[in-house]
Amino acid sequence: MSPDTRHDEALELLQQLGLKEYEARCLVTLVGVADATAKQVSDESDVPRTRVYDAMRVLESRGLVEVQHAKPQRFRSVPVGEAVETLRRWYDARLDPLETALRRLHDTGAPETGETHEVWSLLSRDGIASRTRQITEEAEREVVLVVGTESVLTDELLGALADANERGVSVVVGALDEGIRERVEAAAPDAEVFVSELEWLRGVEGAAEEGVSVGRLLLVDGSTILVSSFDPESSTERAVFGRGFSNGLVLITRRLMETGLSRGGRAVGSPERTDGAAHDGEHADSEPGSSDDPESREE
Amino acid sequence: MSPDTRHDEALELLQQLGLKEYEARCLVTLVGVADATAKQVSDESDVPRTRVYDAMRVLESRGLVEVQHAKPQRFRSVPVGEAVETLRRWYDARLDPLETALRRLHDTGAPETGETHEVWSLLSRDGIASRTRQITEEAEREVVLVVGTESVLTDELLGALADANERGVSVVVGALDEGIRERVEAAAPDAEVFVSELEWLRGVEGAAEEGVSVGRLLLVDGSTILVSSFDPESSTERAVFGRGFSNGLVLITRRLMETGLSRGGRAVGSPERTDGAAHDGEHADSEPGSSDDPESREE
DNA sequence: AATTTTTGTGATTAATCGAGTCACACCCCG
DNA sequence: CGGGGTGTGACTCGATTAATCACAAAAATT
Repeated sequence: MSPDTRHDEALELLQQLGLKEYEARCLVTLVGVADATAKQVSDESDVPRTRVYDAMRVLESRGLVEVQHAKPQRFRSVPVGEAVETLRRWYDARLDPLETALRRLHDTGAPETGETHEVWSLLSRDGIASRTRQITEEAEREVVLVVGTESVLTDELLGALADANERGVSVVVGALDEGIRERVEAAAPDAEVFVSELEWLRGVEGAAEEGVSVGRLLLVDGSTILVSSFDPESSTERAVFGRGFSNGLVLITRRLMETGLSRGGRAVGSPERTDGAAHDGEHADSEPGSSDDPESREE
Repeated sequence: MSPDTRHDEALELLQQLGLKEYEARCLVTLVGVADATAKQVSDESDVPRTRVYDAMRVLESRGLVEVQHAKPQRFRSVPVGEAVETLRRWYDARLDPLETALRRLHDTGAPETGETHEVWSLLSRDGIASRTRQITEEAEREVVLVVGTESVLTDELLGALADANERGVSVVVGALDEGIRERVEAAAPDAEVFVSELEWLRGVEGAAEEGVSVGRLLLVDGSTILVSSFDPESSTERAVFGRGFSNGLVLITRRLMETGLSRGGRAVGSPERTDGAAHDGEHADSEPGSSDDPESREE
């Protein structure tokens, strides 16, 4: 990575972290020089000299630069470690009280029964990863995961699989290539990993969108499902997930996976109940029947 | 704290963390209701209904809310803990690479010799606390701290004092009341704590500003000084600090502290050198002479 | 069936904020 | 006496946000 790229990367990151463009440019420049006047900073950073002063004031009040009040003012940045630490504290000082405030606002009403016909959609990479982890942690009997795009297989996800594995939950993973198999087996030794018989994954979605592929597909205890599509173009992952044995999305996904994954006499995702409660009729365990379930549509 | 206050606090924090006003309002509303349509959110949050959709899209892409794509769309927030965790990850994912990028940009030129005539100024609470810690950690012989405002005596600072104490550095603390004495002695048993003889602290600054008082005053090894003023009105702390035995600010501060703190035959902050190098003349150890050192002025 | 809400999209306006430029009054140096 | 560097403040322009409105389709009411 060229120093130029690093320069731009730092600029971008600082702006994402809430600094304005001028502030970011000034800070990056200062980090590289130990000590400078407004003009020097301006020349180096392309920030109009007259605006350097404003930016520096903000940076000073953020604890990121120090100012020498002399006839020609001089500016210098705080040591890098300290600057990053200051930023980190700044966020923590807001995240912690935020969590407290939100928890008190939270209406702890119905504790989310596991049986609904809803299908929810999520967009962000992080959000989907987070849900994946949560769902995996709730697994009591079985976790079936199909990895359609290698980039979904993060260390965090591998850890969640290993955890489930150690809890005695059976873990079945479908993968598109051997590399994935190796990583999964390294993390969760007792997992079963399938590599073949997954051709149906490619081109599953409406042929309209080109290049979009299955990102991940997670079925837990035959009753909770999460399916994501991955667009390599925009690096965007979009997921839908649903709970409940009779959830439409769960039904058709179970069908799909039974066709695609049940090898060696092993039926995957069979809907045996582990909890005693009989939520509703048994219309979920045999033929779904309806081929155009309104809740199974995405987008 | 009333629920109304918590509501506003959460709003404010979310916006500081980068959300737009509408996004923050929508999220806060969702946290309180488990499930809602655009109209319900709009009524509750004062966000124009037609804009709720936009806000929700952003929140979804941030991993903070989930959307049920049904005839009347329904929105719900991710569990609070997950939401905060998602935000935290978001920041960490930027802070870590930022630190790397900045370190590579950093020009490790002159390693900052201890002898300069510069006086630097800092503004933020965090920045000053950070510098205080750093300076204290560098102490080899003696740390003299005067606490003018109780709020500067954080646990972090007490910890730094205790560390120095255990390293064999002599710690002298001047305080305005007994409460401070007790806290310091609890943390650093070997520290000497003065409570009286500090009346000169009040009204030290130009009489122009009312209510502004001395925040902290730190002298390390007789050669590094940090002085801060604290404005209770705005809760703002502003500090200047300088290094070097012959630094103007160091000189006059040493004079001040000798007058104010040397009790029991103990001369505080005497400029004995601990390093062998003879940087410049010995004009620092007796009478400062010049009463109007240009580098000793703040603001 | 007729009427009224609700829903989702889009265009449009108004206000605010950030980026960028200019004019000025220094001050210091040769 | 210039000329370049310094610091402040006013100002323009453009993008982003907050806020309103018009509209068509779809429930829900009556």
